[in-house]
Amino acid sequence: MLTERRESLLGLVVDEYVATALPVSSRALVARHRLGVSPATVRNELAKLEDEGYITHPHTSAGRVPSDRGYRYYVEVLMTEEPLQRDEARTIAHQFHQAERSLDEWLTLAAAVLASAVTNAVVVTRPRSPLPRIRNVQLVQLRTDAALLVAVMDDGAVRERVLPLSAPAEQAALHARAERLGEHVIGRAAARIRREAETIEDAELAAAAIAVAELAEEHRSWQETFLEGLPALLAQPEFATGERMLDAVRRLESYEVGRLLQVAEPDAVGDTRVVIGSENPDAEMQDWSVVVSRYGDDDAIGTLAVVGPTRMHYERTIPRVRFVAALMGSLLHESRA
Amino acid sequence: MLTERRESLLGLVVDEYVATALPVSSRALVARHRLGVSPATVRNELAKLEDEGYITHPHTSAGRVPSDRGYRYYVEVLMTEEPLQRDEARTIAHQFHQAERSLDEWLTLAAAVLASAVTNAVVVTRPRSPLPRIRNVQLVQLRTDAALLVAVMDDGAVRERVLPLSAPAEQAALHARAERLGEHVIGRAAARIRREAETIEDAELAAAAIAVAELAEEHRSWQETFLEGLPALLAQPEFATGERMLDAVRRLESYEVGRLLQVAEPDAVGDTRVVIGSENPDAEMQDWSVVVSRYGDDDAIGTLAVVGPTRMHYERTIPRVRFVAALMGSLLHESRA
DNA sequence: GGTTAGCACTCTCCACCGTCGAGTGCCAGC
DNA sequence: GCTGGCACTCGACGGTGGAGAGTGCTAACC
Repeated sequence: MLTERRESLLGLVVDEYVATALPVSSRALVARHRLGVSPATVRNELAKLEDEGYITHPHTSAGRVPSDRGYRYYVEVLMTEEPLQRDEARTIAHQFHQAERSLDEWLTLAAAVLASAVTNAVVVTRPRSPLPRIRNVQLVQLRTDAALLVAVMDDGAVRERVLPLSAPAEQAALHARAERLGEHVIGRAAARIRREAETIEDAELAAAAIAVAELAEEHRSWQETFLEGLPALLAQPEFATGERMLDAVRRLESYEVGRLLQVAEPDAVGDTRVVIGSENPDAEMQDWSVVVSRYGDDDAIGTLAVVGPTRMHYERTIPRVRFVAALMGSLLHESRA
Repeated sequence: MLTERRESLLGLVVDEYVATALPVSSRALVARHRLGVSPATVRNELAKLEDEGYITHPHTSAGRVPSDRGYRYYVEVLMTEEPLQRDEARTIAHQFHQAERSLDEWLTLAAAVLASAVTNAVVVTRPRSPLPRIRNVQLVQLRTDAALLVAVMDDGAVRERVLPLSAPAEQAALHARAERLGEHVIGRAAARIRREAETIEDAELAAAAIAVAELAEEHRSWQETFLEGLPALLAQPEFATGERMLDAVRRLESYEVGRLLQVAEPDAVGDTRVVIGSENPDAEMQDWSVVVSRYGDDDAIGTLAVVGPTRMHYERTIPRVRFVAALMGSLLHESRA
């Protein structure tokens, strides 16, 4: 248990370090915050905080730096979230409406907007259902020997594939065929469709059903995440040297926020979690913090995350992630309503 | 006009500098290539080459570095392209087949494969027609009060949009409506559809036609380019300091190869062009080279480009860009054939 | 007991300096 | 035209030393 004074000092150390990226000295704390005590006293307190693991020391004659534990305490107990100003919220909402209708554009836009609001990188995944069911299928005439199979999933995804035709067919015939296909696939998920396809006698229809199943499974294989705000992140002092920066780029290229959510308890949509440094199960992410949120509804859930150094402005970041996630959720809902 | 010996020396300087990123000294040239003359002689020749602008000098006591003009001469006259080894070609072709059917996945995969083959960044744009015409439209039932409008363009793009319905409609009725809509839009480009829409009496049909026109125009607004190979690029010695690296990231985030193609004469598909340093009209790209190619066919043309420092392995890069562009073209054709 | 001034100690940062080595450019001689 | 020799220039490197920033400790004070 921390004394009140130590708590408040820890808070000041975090605030100061987050703002400046420089180790915080006892003198600086006294000078900037009229604490009513001398630097020596502050030093004693900081030493205790260090004993208890909340802060560290890069080297003897350096100031204090928060440890992961210190940040955790800060996030859990000390911090008061900094709400969005009315015009900040308005600006973000406004930028969202710049998007055209494409889902991917929305996603990258959302990521970019959030990234610039928190000056860190943002990773976002497409909203999807764990086991999407087919909502509708249609066949569109393409040429005489091929049609386009279009499948609409219940998570809103629309996927298509060219389907060869054994014999030329008019659009009307294709429509009828899609109708029959629908009887076998609508309302079902991929696995069930595959099973059912085996019972279909018409070989061409069975092939189409298999194709639908494949479309339903497609999202797994294909890259689902968008990354934005790389320059904002890399401009931070922790990546000042070429070596560290290159490292950061490599790491982010392959980072999957999805894993984070699996490691922890599945959260309710709207909940926002913070993973600080060594709390991250990924060994390569020990210097990073991630603020994750889910967005969407029952049909489709996506992930939105800010990624940056542990020295992160949690007070600002957390409410902004929450805000954007909520905004995305409602826009997503609206677009499908 | 360069003497034969100067030419060959220029070639050696380029090769050496490209390989090592270190200014090339007269002694190194003699030591490594049994030139039959002494370093002093080479120095005289290099001085002449410098007078004529083919190479430069970072400072008095440094070796020689090719200038943009030197690279240009090298690319135009000196270099012999390094053809792909059989197994290299096979590996690349094989990697291509890893892709699922999604076009975007193909594109990023192609970019990544090429990037790793030439250890530089690669930018690729979606194939598209300058003025796509509608090949087919279809309406898919979504809910009772909304249908999904699916439009297939002649460049292979499939775009969809949710269309509100004034009154509930069965799939059969939607099919009939799509048929009528098709009479107004198939084979036409956006502008013509807009004009024609004004003459349609049925307001709901007219609205649908407008929506089709908007879909046809959609590609302009939404980001069309994919970037891969960033880490490979940034690992190059020219970006060793954090400052330069950050600069490079910022620059690439916003770089549009498309502009390059507009500046120069429009090339035939399959042609590969090289833009070296100051030849680039973009003032911020004076230290970069770009090897661009187009791929596709009459229906849809895309751009594929390697981007890197002027110190680029042109001998390897150019044939590899050409190869991948050709491969993409044929796969694209195949997928729509 | 908590607080404080004072001071020794540690460590980083930076500027300075001299040396070394790598290259060139030029000249005189072959 | 080629070459060896040599003076000259410049960057890279390593060591040194001082300045500055901080801490930790101790002894005194309230």
